[in-house]
Amino acid sequence: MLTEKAQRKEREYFMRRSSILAEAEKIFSRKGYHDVTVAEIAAASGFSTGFLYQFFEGKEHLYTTMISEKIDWMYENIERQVAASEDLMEKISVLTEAHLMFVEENPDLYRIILRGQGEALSIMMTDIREKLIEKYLNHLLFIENIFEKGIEAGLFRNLPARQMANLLMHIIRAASFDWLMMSTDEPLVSRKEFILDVYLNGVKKG
Amino acid sequence: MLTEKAQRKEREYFMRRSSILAEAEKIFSRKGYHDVTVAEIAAASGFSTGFLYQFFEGKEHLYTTMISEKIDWMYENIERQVAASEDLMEKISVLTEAHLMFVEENPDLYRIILRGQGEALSIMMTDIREKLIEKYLNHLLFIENIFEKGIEAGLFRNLPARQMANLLMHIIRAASFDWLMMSTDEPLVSRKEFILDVYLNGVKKG
Amino acid sequence: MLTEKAQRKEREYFMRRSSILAEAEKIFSRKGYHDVTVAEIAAASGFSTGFLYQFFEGKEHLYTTMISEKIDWMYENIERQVAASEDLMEKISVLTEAHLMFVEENPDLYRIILRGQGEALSIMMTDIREKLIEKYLNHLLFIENIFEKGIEAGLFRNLPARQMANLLMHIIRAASFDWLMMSTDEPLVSRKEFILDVYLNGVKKG
Amino acid sequence: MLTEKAQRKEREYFMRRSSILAEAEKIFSRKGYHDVTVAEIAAASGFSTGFLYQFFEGKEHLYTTMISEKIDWMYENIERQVAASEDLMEKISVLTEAHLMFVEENPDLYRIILRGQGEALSIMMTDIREKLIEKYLNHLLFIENIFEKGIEAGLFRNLPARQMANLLMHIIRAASFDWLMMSTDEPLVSRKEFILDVYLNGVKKG
DNA sequence: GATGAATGAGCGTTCATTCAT
DNA sequence: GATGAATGAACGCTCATTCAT
Repeated sequence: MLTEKAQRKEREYFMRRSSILAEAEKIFSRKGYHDVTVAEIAAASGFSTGFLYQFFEGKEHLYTTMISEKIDWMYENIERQVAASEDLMEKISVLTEAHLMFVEENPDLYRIILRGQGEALSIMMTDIREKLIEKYLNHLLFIENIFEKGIEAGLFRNLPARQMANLLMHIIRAASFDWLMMSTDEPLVSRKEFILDVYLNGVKKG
Repeated sequence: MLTEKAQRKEREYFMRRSSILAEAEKIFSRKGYHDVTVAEIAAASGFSTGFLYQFFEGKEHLYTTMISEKIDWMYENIERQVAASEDLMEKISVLTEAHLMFVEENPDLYRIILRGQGEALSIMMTDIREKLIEKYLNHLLFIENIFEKGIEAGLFRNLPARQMANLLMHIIRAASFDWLMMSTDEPLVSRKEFILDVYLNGVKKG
Repeated sequence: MLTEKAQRKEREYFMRRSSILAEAEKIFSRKGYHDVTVAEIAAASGFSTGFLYQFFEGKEHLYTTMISEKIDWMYENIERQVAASEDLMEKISVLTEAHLMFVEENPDLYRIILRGQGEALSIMMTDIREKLIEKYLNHLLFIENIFEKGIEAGLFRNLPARQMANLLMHIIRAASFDWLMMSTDEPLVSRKEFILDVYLNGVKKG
Repeated sequence: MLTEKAQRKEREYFMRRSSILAEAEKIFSRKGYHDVTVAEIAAASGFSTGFLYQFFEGKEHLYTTMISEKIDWMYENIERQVAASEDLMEKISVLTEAHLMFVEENPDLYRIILRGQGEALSIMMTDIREKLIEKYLNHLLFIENIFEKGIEAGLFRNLPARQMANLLMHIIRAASFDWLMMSTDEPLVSRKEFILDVYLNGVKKG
């Protein structure tokens, strides 16, 4: 009885928290951090300003929490898909496609993630900065493992696995950045072939 | 007489404008956009706040102008060095090295440029957004030409030159981002070999 | 049956009210009025915030009620002790000692009382202001009587009894204020001798 | 030339500062500290809110500065008058009259001073608390000296001078408090005779 | 009865911008 | 031309109070 009520409460709490984060995501993605007011997010979430403070310590906490959780979600999403495939070369392909698909399906979110990474270059904001670095390094480790096995298996050249992983990541990110910036019609995933072709075979002839 | 006086005036105007932009660069690079006050920049420039409005429409205009001009300066710098070399393959090498050197020598400035590009993802800020895109496309065209000639010359595979250029750019930018973010000791230029190796030859064995 | 239940209810009501007032006293004495939140008092009392509004109209009402009742309690306490003594001169002595003892035993409470009296100087706050004045005038009347009898009995000079009473009160209060403000080690009651000596005999020689 | 302009500036600065303090005095005396808004003081002073921050660090600073400066002014005022008289017994009389006159002429101000002293009982507000204590102790020292000389001269009984001074102070303050609280018609100064009579000769007959 | 979730008015403070001098 | 004094809109956050359960 009591447990049931408490469960309902908790469920409600997390649903509300989620819907605030979802609205925040939309608004932050449109206007950046500083041009957004707490009142704006509250109104969009259908709550009073004061109520937001039941869920987050303040505007900055809301922002960093959102970015942090969404990045987790993105990496988990991608890693799950990659893990589902067996073949090493296919893993690379799935990784690329999953990432590009994610961007295509969550353009607003990815915009904030990219912006957040840019902001993390500020000397201030050390909190989010270190969190983001840590998360990224974890994801990198995941990919690094693939390359290490690929090198052992003779699939890849014997280059530093960490750097190979990092480079692939950045190429994917760069393609995503371009796509968001240019607002073209063609789907982002259509870049996959080119990206992988160059990444795997290089541009040099012969 | 009048012309001479007018010329002196104009010279003075641009010197002042430059020194404001130079101070703004230092301060913005340290603290981002929103944590900087106009008064701060004015004081550092040795002018009154009101006087800054003779040169720029406002804080945002000053910021975007600065980023815009600095990006011009960077691209000109790089393109000049590339143009000085004759061999196509060497041009690619010089392009990479010049860009990395620029970052290494102007880390604060490059930080703002990257941040500015991130901010330009906001759906608002269409002004700076379009300026930056245009500048980037110009630079891209410059590189594209190299690849086109390289393809004709049989140096590169027959891939879309525009995309080849774009990818190289992003790889370089990514390496720079990493270097700024991680604050490592090793010089950024030392990444050049790896970047070009992978870019030219790919990661796939055989 | 009904009466008994009603009585129990009433008893419970007053017990709860008292315990809220007791907690409020502790908290207000530590932090003043404005730095205390209703939630704080509710938590300390073991009730919900909403429940407090069953007993008091609001935060201000709770505060003024508390001060008001505590002053009643103090005056009753003192007057009871004074009434127990027969001799007029001894009554004055007991009055002084009882007041000083009260302060020494309830420093936090007395702090609020003094603070409340200061606040009552605001032109607003007419409610508490008039209550406090009335209470004080009642106590004054009680002391006035002693002096009137003392004058009749030839113990005191023929001065206005009301003013004599008032002056004694203020001297006691002043000594208490000093003692609270300076946080000295020596007991407040040790001031009694000096106070009464000067009050009764004056400072002028001969 | 330059000096003249600077002087005018400085004069203007202090005139404005004074007029802000004067308005603040009126408003704070009516409503206490917490019920007053900065906007209110600004409006009454004829300035914008932001402009007040050119003179004071914030609301609290404005408040404590005002109290602090006004107390200084009061003590200086009183001490000057006392110093002007030669005879020791007359000094006591002048001291009493000057203090009572001051209250009568500056009732609003004195209200705040009394309230401020009450607030200083809060465990917080240590800043103003210590300032006020120090100022009071200085004034006390000034009066103490009179009594010490008076004792040497055989005018006063051989009681602790510090305590004699303190007691007189408190009696004067108490009379002032009463007068402000009761809002009577009769002038406060008319209490002087009674106060001094009792203080000097005591209430005991014979 | 009792709760505590939800509200939203209200405040101190900052700072880009203007304009009288 | 140059100044910097003066403005006032705007924002994050708190907390007394209410009311659905």
